[in-house]
Amino acid sequence: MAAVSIRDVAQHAGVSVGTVSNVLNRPGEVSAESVRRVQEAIEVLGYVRNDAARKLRAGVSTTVGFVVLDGQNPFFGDVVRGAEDEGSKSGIAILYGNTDEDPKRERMYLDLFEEQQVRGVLISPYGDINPRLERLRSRGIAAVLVDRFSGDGRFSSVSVDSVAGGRMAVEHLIATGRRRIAFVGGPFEMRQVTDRLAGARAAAENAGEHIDLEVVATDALTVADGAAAGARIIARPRSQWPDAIFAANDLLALGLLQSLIVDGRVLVPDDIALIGFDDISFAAAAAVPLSSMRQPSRMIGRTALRILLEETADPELIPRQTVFQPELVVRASTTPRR
Amino acid sequence: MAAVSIRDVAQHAGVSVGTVSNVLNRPGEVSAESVRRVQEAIEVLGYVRNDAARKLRAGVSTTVGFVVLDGQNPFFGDVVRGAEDEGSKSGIAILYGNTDEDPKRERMYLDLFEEQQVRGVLISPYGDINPRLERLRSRGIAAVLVDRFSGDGRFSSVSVDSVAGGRMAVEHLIATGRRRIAFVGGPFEMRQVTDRLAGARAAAENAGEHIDLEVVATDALTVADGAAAGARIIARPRSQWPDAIFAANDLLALGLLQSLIVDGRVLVPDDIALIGFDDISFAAAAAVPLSSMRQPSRMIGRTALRILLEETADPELIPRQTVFQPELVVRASTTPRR
DNA sequence: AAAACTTTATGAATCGATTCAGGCTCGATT
DNA sequence: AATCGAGCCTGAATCGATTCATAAAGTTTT
Repeated sequence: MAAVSIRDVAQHAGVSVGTVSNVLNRPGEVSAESVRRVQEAIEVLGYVRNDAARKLRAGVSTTVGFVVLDGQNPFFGDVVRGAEDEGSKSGIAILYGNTDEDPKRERMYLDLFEEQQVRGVLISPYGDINPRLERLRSRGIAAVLVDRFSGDGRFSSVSVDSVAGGRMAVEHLIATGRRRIAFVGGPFEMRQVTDRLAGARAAAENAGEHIDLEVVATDALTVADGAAAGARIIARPRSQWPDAIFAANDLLALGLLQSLIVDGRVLVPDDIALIGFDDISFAAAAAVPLSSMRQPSRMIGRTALRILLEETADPELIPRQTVFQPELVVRASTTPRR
Repeated sequence: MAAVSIRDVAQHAGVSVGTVSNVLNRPGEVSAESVRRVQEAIEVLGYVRNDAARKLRAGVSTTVGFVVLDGQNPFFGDVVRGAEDEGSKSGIAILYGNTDEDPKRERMYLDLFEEQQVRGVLISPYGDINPRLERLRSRGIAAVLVDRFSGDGRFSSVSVDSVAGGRMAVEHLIATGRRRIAFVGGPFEMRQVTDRLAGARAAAENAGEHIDLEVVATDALTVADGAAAGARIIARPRSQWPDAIFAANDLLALGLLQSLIVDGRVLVPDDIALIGFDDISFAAAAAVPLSSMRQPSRMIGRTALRILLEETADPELIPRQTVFQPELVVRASTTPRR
């Protein structure tokens, strides 16, 4: 109803629309007097810039799309928070999409973001979406991969060295005397999962003695899947239990923990040690405080958004891979009280 | 570069731009032949609708803003997820803003959403933002309050009966034999906090015998604040400990739990029973599985978005308050093993 | 005092989709 | 045969901010 446009502001201030636009976008080029009168008019009329018109004409967007793999995972909550912080510095808002590891949803959100002509896209991809991202790029929409190394270097990425993390986790288990280790994780379409497993394998092979490394596959990285995997493991005869479990993320680990210690069937870490990945804030508060590989989640989000903005400012920039090192956080779940 | 517009599609299909627009928006009014040719042209040229132009001319937006109080809290993650699910049915995307209980950020996001001319706003408000929301409404942007009852009925809301929840929680504590109860929560600007406390008070007063109900204030509803409050409590002489704690949400409760049981100083629930609010998915996996008041978080999000869309479709609708009942979930933190 | 710049302001053209008054065809009705 | 209406289609006008060629006013240089 109100519908105050730049024209109304111009009239009220007694200047042209061009001048109002200049006050809004390059106040330096306008006389102090004009700036004052325009600002007063904006105040009086309650003018709010119409972003659609602005975007249409100027082709600049103030939103960035973020496609997240698993919104239930506090890890991604932290990453989004980091991106949001960085974005709010420059008036960038985040269009949020949660795929829950579903390629259809992934595509849907990328389509949506393309129509919206977002400034760029942050994405923790599930499948292989390079072709989709190439297409976005050809329309001037940059993309930065989050929590996923861009192997072919076609896009910038911000991630943690999952292979190193997997290695460090299993080295820690071996160093604390474990020899029969189970890797719990899946699906194996997820690069994060295969990388962490690869690191685990490397650690097992370089141990200098024989290490059993078995793989227990899950359908997804959720608490429920972790609990199911745990139930499967302890259903075996006790002699075939692993003496340590490396879970591909903390949600799995927390689910595993729950199903292992229920009824006191299994002592953690005495019977089975347990380590997760991500170090979400609930890991420390778990039934048995959970050892984990910490990712600098908030920093990942901040950095990803910063790189995205840099790239949209200068499309000539060469994609760069930012890799943080994960950090081993040792808690009770891998350190038997003696 | 590509920049395929509706004009290019029209040309390729040998029809006018009006017809292309009709195919896009009301295919029923166009001959089958035209529909076919236009769709083929769209396919061939890789046309993607320009949402900015559409929004400018038609005044309809495909985004909804969601201002969340605490993005770190998995409860809100679930609520957002519910809204997202409901939105994706009708091609609505969510612009996400996290205020972290900061009124400045709250205002910033509402400004941003106003510029964006979002279809509507879902908000779990911190302070009193009715004036801001009234203003948005006067510009045709509807708002629905989430996790907060709209006392004056000026806006629709979707929430859980926090007073009843507080009452049920404390009734449960009393029924299990507790008499010296501490309510831990804050800040008291948050309606959720004062409501839960009011419910707790009601339960204490109606107990039929004397119940001590003390209030331990916190700065925010976080794990860290919970841990700090716990430390303060057990720093007292043991005789002045409460025998039960009702925490205003699960994050506080998990923090409390951590600081209480560290070094085995306090037995939970034997020395102090503990109940939280929200029943986030990590409550069940806590060191001592946490009793809590469950909120139907995902349903809250779905419902809020549905109501918002209904209201934007028909602005004459009278605001309605949807209140779900919380559900007591009893776990080990309030049930002493005998 | 004229020429050459600077600084500042103007307002029409533009971005791309939607809308709508008007036009064309063709069969049905009178 | 004339009139009417249904069904489709057309294309100019429109939404509101930005941009840019042009101009006016003021300042410095020669």
